[in-house]
Amino acid sequence: MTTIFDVARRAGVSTATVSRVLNGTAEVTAELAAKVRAAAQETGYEPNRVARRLRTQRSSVWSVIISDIRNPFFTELIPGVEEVAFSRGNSVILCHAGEDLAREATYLRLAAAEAVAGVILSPASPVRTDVQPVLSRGIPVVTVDRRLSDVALDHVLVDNMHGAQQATAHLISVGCRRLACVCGPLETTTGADRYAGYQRALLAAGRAAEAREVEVGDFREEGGYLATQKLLARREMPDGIFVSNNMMALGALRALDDAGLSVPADVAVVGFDDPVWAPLLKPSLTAVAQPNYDIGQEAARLLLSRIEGYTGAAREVVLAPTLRTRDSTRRTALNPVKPAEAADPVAVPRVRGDGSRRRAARPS
Amino acid sequence: MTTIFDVARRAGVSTATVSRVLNGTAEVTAELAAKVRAAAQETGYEPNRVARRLRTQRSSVWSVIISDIRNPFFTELIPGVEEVAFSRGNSVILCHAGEDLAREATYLRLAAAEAVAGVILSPASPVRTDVQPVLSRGIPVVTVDRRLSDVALDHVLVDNMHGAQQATAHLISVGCRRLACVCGPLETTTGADRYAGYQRALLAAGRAAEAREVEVGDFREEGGYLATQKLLARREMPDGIFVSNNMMALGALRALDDAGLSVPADVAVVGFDDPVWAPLLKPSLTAVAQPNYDIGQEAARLLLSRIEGYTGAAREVVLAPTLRTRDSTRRTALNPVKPAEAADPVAVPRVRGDGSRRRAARPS
DNA sequence: GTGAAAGCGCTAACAC
DNA sequence: GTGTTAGCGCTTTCAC
Repeated sequence: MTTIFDVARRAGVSTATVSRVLNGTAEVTAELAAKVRAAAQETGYEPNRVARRLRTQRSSVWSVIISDIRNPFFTELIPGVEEVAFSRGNSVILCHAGEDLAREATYLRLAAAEAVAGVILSPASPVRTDVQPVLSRGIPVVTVDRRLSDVALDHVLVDNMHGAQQATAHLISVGCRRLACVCGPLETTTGADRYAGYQRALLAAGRAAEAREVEVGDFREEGGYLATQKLLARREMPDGIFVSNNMMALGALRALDDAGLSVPADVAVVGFDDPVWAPLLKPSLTAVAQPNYDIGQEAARLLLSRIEGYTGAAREVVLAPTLRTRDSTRRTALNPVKPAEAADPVAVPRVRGDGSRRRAARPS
Repeated sequence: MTTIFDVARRAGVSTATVSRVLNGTAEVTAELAAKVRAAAQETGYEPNRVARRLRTQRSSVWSVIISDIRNPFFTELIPGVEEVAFSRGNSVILCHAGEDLAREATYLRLAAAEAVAGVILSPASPVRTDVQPVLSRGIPVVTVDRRLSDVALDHVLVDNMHGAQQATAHLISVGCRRLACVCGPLETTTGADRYAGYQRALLAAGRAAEAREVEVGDFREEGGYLATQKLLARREMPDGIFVSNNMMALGALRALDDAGLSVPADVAVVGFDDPVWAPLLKPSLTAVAQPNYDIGQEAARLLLSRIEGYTGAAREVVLAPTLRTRDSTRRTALNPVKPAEAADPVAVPRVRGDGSRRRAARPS
């Protein structure tokens, strides 16, 4: 393995000069510079980053710690992060915590011990996730999707409440008379916010009773299935269901299918998150789409500004979700929409996200 | 930031003793050891891995470089790798090359420069991917899914040819009279092997003409969509399509839907790879399932043996794929199966993989 | 503009 | 069993 010393000797200069040439940190005579470059080329010299980092205490590696690598929501925001990181010569490494606090802690410690430049994190828990090991080394952290409750950090998320509200209003507008909700764990900010949006839409419509029609799932297929079965067993069966994420929506459709109910004729369904396969289900699934790529990009921008020295108060970037109406809420002549409520103002764009957003500084 | 020196001073010992206690590299009097541990605890000491690695030239981080993070095939093998890595106290970091040779090269150089313990790689190209920077530093590399042609490395893959052959034979057995194939890039070994399996099944059935009915896609949804459109525009439209991976299968279904064709009545479809959503599509998708978790596990075992010093010839582990027949190839009375071809001998297990495999030493 | 030399935090000889 | 010390490969003062 060739070191900076080998290159220096070959070029007949000091190691300091080699470093200066290769990093462009100071002016060096053209002649010497050429010699150094030639020597580096000939020896196939590749600087040892470990040594460099030990010396400079800096690195160009970003760490992204995600909670579930099998969830398309997370994997689709990665390219957004990468675009921003690569444009500034950084690399991105992914760590998979698998919704496991111990593993998440391991990766946070790793990020600290490895002195990465910054961390983008989707925390496994709003309270039990401990980012201190990272912050105490001066490494900035940006959270995505889920918020941390004890520490004020830059954060990017979608307006979950508004998205859920839109989805619920859509169910009302297509004429559903008895709504219900399959929501996610209420300890998670996403689960709670989406449920709040559901309630809000119903209260606005003066339908407080339905606002309490809810079953809690676990954000997975099986949880959605069971929750939906419970809803169907109730005294008054719902004719419209808002499901709080994509995997649970799959479970809901399966439960309805098993019960011999037709979607949307008997029960209309809206999901949250819009994975590639949503349009391919039969019926295709109406869903609230999140601009995943943009979420990754915004998180990366916030992180970059911190790495470059910004020290202001914690910022929150909220991106707008988009309702995509499809067949699972398209009422037919069999089950007609009431005239007064027929107008559905929501567009059905196929673009990735509309980019509209607002920024708000929050006290740290 | 507290260093080993702070801990040593607080415990009233030398840094060497602190290191010995914390790493268990030598016997230390119980009394001193207790003092050291207390001091480490109180100061919240966390060893600096960068310094340690510079000194020892060793690390406990494994790097997994995957070509497409949005492809479930790759994301599902990760947990298999993690299980083996974690059981030995290692961490796993993921690098997303995005099918881009330049980015892949960056991550390979990063792995080398960071002196990771080992690399698991799904190469973007069998010839243009250059693993020398890594190998020359003595870091072992195991390839998964795709093979490298110029260098003999430990390798794990599924029997792609056999899987494709099974899938094609199945299409023949349900009575398809005009087959076609949406295959992946033929420069990739998976693309080529699966196409070869498709051809082989047709040649065995004496149907050489159809063996040439092929459109090349890019292993992504859009590529599958476009390739399928081209197949449909041909003089003789196919009534059965073998699609070489899961993302392209989604595109194929979308193209068929757009063309107003019914699956399987007009066209039967078989995919390769069996993601969670395959059974939930309407119609549910017949597919060749790979034992993804096992692939990751086997790759990790091979890597581990190399890290622990094994220096024998390159090994290849081949795992058996499983055909799972579902509705996308289930012919109805409308489009009946010919009596002579009705028997479909293929089992439909729901297990992850049957674990059958063969190992072969290849010359290095 | 260039070189000598110190030192980032750690481990591993080597003395004692 | 424990401390002293010499580096791992690099960057960066500080002299010249």
